[in-house]
Amino acid sequence: MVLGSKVSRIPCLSHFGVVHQTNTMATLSDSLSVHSPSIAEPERHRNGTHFLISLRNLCRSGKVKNLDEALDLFQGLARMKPLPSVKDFTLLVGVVVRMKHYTTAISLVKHMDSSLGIEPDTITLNIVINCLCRLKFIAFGFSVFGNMFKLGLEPTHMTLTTLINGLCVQGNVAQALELAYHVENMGYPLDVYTYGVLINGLCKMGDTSAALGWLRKIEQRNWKPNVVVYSTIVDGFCKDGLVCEAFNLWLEMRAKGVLPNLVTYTCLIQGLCNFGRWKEAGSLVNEMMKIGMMPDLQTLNILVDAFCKEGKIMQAKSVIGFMTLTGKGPDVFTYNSFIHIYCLQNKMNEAMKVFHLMISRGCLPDIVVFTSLIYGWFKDKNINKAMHLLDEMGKMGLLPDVVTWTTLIGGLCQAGRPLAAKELFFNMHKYGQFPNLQTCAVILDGLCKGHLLSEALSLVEMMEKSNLDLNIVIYSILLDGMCGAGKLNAAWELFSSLPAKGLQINVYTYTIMIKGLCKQGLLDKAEDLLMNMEENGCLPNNCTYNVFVQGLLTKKEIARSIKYLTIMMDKGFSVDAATTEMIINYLSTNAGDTKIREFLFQKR
DNA sequence: TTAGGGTTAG
Repeated sequence: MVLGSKVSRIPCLSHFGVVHQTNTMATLSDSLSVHSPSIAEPERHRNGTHFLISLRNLCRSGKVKNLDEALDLFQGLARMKPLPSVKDFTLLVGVVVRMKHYTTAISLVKHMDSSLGIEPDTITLNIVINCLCRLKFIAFGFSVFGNMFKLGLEPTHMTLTTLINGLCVQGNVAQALELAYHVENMGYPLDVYTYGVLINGLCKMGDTSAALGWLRKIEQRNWKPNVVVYSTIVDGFCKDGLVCEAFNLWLEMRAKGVLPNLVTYTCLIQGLCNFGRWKEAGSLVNEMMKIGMMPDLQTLNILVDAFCKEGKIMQAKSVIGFMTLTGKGPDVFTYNSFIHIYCLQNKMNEAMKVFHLMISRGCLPDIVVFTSLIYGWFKDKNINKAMHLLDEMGKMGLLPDVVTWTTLIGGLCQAGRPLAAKELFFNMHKYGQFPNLQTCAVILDGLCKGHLLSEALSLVEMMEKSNLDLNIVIYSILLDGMCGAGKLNAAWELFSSLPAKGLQINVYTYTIMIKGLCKQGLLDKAEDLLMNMEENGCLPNNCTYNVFVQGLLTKKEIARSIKYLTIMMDKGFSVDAATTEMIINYLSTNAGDTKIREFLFQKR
């Protein structure tokens, strides 16, 4: 790729709409063309040395405050005569990368190379590869890797670790593992960091047990796993709901002399909060504060969000009090936690109050906040308000992402307009957004619930033909649609074929089929399935029992209803509103039936 | 290595 008269080492991103760099470069070039004030040579040399020393200190201590300051420093470097070494430039680019300004970092390297004549070294190109991978331009990352050889630069194991990480970030962990094996066979020694990257990739795809296996491999090689590796797996266990396993690993790391840091604590606190284990989460917060580790805004936001999701608004507000006291936050994450819960609770006035409050306090709403509100207004059946916010969002220069599109599609389905939703689904690509599995699930459910089963079936057929890896959620939705339309035989056939597709039938799928069988009056078959699911290691939940009891009550199978209501009580499950209503209805028309009366009023 | 928005059964 030719850039001026020199061969650029960085592939062009403009094909992919990454144009921000051009603007950055225009500003930079303009500023750089201004002549520096004339200083006598020895004086300039002294000033230059002083500038370089202070720049290195600033970069290494992490004290560069923002992107503007980093760009000013870059201009300072570019003005020096003679120009500083590539190492100083690279140090500064590294700072920009830590601020997550990946496109700008790439632009800076490009400018060093093509305008200043500073040739990148291996470390500079490692940084560029990392930026390209983070921006999901992994193919370009590999092409920079290829260029390294042409330039006579030897890639290091860090180059390879960066590429392995790039594959993981893209969700391509299998290829990342393959590359890691290949790299090792080629004689590049991997280290704890490479294994850490693979462990992170495995955790992100939900395979925490495989990640744990790689931790053991680190130990077998007599390397010492670091706090990042442990924290990654602790987080993985927490996200899988395996908080006990997370705690065991936490104990293990401490026993092995690796001290948990703020991230490790934060992961565990979130794991505990997600399962309502408030007391233990509180103890952990106290413990960390006792050892002088103050929770940061991210940790506090996790607490706020968890409290909001539990409906504990007062406690959430008290965390905000703590934030104000310590001068951290609230920020857009904090406000969104409140907005989201108010939207879920149909308290749209409250949600809008928070929305206006954040704006009045100078905190700009982002796409997540707008999407929460659009979801809330649709849920409140106020399409006009939802559309108005979509407009407002556009005026702020925020483009809807795939989540916003999914929300709009779901909203139209809820509003009884599944065909309009289908239009959006098939046209969103024109706006640069492509449906993902969750979008497909939403439209499919809308079509099924809108009694458009044949449309739903052809959509699934289309999805099967494409490269989408359909999951159990998609098939569960379709099964529910088929059962709802009375196509029980076809549903049963599909249900039976799911294991052969490599799909794990879950409690939703079983419950949907039990409901379908009950609807057709096939109570014995439904009961068999209920038994069967336990044998298959999938435990029925509150909903499963309610669905089955409702089936029994519809057929006036009172003795069997009582049997299953008793089982539910013993297991600590509650009778939901629909089941209760059916019992009351039965009692009002069968006042003479003493069995269910005795059951309801027995002393327990 | 850690945080917020969209999916399936009652």
